[in-house]
Amino acid sequence: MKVQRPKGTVDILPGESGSWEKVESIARNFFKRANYREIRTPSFENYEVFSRSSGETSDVVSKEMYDFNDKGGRHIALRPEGTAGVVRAYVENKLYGPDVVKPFSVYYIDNTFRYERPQAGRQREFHQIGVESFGSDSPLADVETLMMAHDLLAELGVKNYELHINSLGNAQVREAYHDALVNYFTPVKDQLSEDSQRRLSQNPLRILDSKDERDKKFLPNAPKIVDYLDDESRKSFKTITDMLEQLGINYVMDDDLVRGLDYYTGIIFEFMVEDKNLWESATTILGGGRYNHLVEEFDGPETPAVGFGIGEERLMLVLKEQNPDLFQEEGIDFFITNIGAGTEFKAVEVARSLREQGFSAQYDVDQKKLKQQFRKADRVHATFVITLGAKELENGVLNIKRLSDGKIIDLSLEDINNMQDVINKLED
RNA sequence: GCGGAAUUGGUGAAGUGGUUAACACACCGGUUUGUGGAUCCGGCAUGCGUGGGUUCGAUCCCCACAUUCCGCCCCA
Repeated sequence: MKVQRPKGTVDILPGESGSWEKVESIARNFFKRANYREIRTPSFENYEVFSRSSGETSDVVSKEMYDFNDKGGRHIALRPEGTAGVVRAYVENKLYGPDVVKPFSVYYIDNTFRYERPQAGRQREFHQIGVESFGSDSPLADVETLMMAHDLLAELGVKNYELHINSLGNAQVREAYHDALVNYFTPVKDQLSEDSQRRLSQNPLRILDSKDERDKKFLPNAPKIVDYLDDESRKSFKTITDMLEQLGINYVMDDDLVRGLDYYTGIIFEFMVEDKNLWESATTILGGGRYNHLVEEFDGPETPAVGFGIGEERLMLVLKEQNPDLFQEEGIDFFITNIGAGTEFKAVEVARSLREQGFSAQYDVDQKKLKQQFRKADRVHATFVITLGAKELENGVLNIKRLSDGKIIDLSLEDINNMQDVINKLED
């Protein structure tokens, strides 16, 4: 049978999985220091969990959802984003209860699915690293989220990104602004691009970031969301941006920034990276915002919340260019070669002992010629080679060689039990 | 979902309507089964994405499909 992976999926092979491990462990460690704990939710949910939260007319729901009916006739969807499932779990497990410390803050590293045409940095199965924090409407919670996003990218080694922020305000603001946009664009509808004519009825906000020249000429005079913000949103937004400045976090006010999901209220933001080697135009690697009504939408109590998600594949593409250290192949500490009758089992024992001492060690299960064993040691980037020869072993002697410069010293069998001392001796 | 390009071994690739598909790297074996990264010698695609068709004959022409990449839509 000829086999092939499904379109839009990738195998992360051992040559690369180490880099993923490093990135994820940096993230986990980072979240731990901020006291965000991990949450793991199902890869699939009932279809409505996503359709209701993201919005029926959003692209994610209307054309990118990976959904199917299971054998019990349930309408299931693979998660297209991380937030909805976490909110569902928050409500279902009554994490809003008084015995849970607020804010309730979690992170996740999950696979995620969208049915789309694949491109570089866009797959049908991909991974998101995200955080969500429930229970606080304070601007400090927004700042916390933004600061974490910024500092995590910095710690990972992402360099040339730009933080774009905007505020969508509460539901009434969005509605008023929505109407203002419709009123503004409807008289000139015939002059808009086909895409924007469609957007006008489905999601007029999206017209704002159109790349079509026919639409662009109407944008400068289009209504601005800031003019529709209520006092409270305005004040909160100001507090947030003031703090960002004091924290030394650069940002760009972006009136045209709209996010693809309907559930956002208040601040929204994206970290965009521009790199001509990777993408024609600036690409978002991290996006997020405040969503104060999603918990209610799932029949939970009124609970403000804020979070962000990082596209891990895109992050990896950027890091490969900007922090190549993360992608260096790691070798092993010891390779044990052996030659002569009765030495092969000793090699097994020595490897076991070294591993117990915390070193990485390998021996040649194929028992090739000594020369081949050395070649293999090179290929696995061993730092040291220990050689067990039949003649020497009779006298309890063996030797160790440092591959970088060929330095060799003799050891006794007992030295194996304390290799750190041997290494120190070699370094002298 | 729409438009475009690509698809030859483990990798980078050359190539032609007709007997053995170039070259390079990598890999494997040998070069005194006891010490690697060098040299030299040898091996390494019955096969040119998959399935059809045209032809005496196709990797090379035609069609369909698949996958990848690029742009659009949208997004991570």
